[in-house]
Amino acid sequence: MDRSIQEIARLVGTTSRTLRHYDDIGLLPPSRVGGNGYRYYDDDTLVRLQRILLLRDLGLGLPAIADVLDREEDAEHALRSHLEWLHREQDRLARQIASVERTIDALEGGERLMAEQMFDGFDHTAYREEVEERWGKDAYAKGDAWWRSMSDDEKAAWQRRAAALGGDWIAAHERGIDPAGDEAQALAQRHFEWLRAIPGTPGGGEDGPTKEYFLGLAEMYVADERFGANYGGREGAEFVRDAMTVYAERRL
Amino acid sequence: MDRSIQEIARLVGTTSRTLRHYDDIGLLPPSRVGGNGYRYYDDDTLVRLQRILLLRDLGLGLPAIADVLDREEDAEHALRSHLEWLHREQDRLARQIASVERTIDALEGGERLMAEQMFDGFDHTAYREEVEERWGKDAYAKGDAWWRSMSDDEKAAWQRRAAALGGDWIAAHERGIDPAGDEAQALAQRHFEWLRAIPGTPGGGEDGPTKEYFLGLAEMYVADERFGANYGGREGAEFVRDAMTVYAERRL
DNA sequence: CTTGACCTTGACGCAGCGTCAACCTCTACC
DNA sequence: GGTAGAGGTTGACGCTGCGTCAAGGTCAAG
Repeated sequence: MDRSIQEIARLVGTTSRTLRHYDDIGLLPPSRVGGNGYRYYDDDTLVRLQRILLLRDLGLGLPAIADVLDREEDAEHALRSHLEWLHREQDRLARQIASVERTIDALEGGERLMAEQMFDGFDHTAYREEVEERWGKDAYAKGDAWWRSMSDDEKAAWQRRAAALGGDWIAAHERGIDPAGDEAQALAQRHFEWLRAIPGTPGGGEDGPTKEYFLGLAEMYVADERFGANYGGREGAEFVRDAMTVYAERRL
Repeated sequence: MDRSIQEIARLVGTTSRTLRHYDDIGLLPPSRVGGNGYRYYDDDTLVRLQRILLLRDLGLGLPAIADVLDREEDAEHALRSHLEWLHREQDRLARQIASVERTIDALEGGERLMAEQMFDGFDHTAYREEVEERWGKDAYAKGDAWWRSMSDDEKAAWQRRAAALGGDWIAAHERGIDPAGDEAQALAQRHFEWLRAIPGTPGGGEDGPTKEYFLGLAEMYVADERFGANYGGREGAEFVRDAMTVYAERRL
């Protein structure tokens, strides 16, 4: 009872191209091949095909399917590890959804991405990697833990402080003062003191941030618009960076 | 202020290969190309790169990113349609997970009616009165009709999904993570998505449950031990409630 | 014998780069 | 000024699972 490739395809709801592909990779050779090259399938191959499609619908890859079917590789085990995969994917998607929604909120909120994004954003920018790479794995973790450890009131206070500092930077920039001048340097000093309060910063605590960290941060303000937004956008951030750079060169 | 390709790559935590790819497809041409063919990048291109990577992390494809950046194609709109994508993907994954679990159960000869007891749809049994009292007569009726409309297989799948979610909550709690942290919040997100699938929930359907409903449910898990049992008892339920509360405050 | 449906074997395309390969270029040190 | 080593360049293949032509044989029916 051999059937042609099209018959089989229609029977199980797939295409002949797929069947030829499965033949090509050795997953499902036809039961017989005519002298003309035509592929023919009997009931056994049909059963095998149905198993293949079942596993495929579960999301398994073709090599994994081959393992399960051919080597009688414990199907349950294969499915369990596949299940972990699916769960991780789902979590990843959930996090992405959260990020996208947050970004949309920020977009429609415009300026509202101020302080909240300021630190929360650390999670999602590539700077996390940079922070970890440059100043060690625990630098990020410490900062993060510190932030999470605060009460809502403390967080709010911190954000107000950050907003005030940002506002003063913006005002200074708008007055067109010299980044290397006294006023701007006084702001840079405040910025330094402010950072000193974060336990996670490299060189944080009594001594305050290191020169490298301080300079890296300054660049970050320019490079990342979400940070830059705290200082009046691109040009404001450049002003802050310039002032911070001068400060770092003179004092750190 | 030009930097080499490697410097830029390290700065943002990617590879030079990626940058050359972005150049190839016209997504991010270098600001300058030396006579030797070397690519150099200035601050502006760095900013653009940051944006690219941000959008990429949100899951957008490179062409979509180009649209957003170049044609000033309304970023919010792009993100919203991307969000729909993500939701559909999540649903697909949820269904696959349910199928895989069902298959595993079938494999181990599982004839567990425990699942039936595990979660009989929360609008059932004794909750009828409370549901009606809080969210109106038809809330219960809708949920009930929805539940009855499902086939046995669908019911079983639903219960397994509930069981999986409960298991993940328990595992998360046992690992001692922060209810406000990313992982717990990702679970809360899943919980939200899961509820969204129930037509009877106030605010159910596209928008998902309302904040009030979500918070009320969270409290119910703690207050009623029959619910709490799904999340590892009293303490587990408190963990779930805390995470859900944080989620609701932040997102709903 | 012609027509049309069905079959065959290539081979490119897609998404986003990783990973050689073969070959310049710049910097530093002796 | 020679040499090593780090870093740069342009190809080009690989991966997943087929969709989609392209060019050309085969078979049943009229």
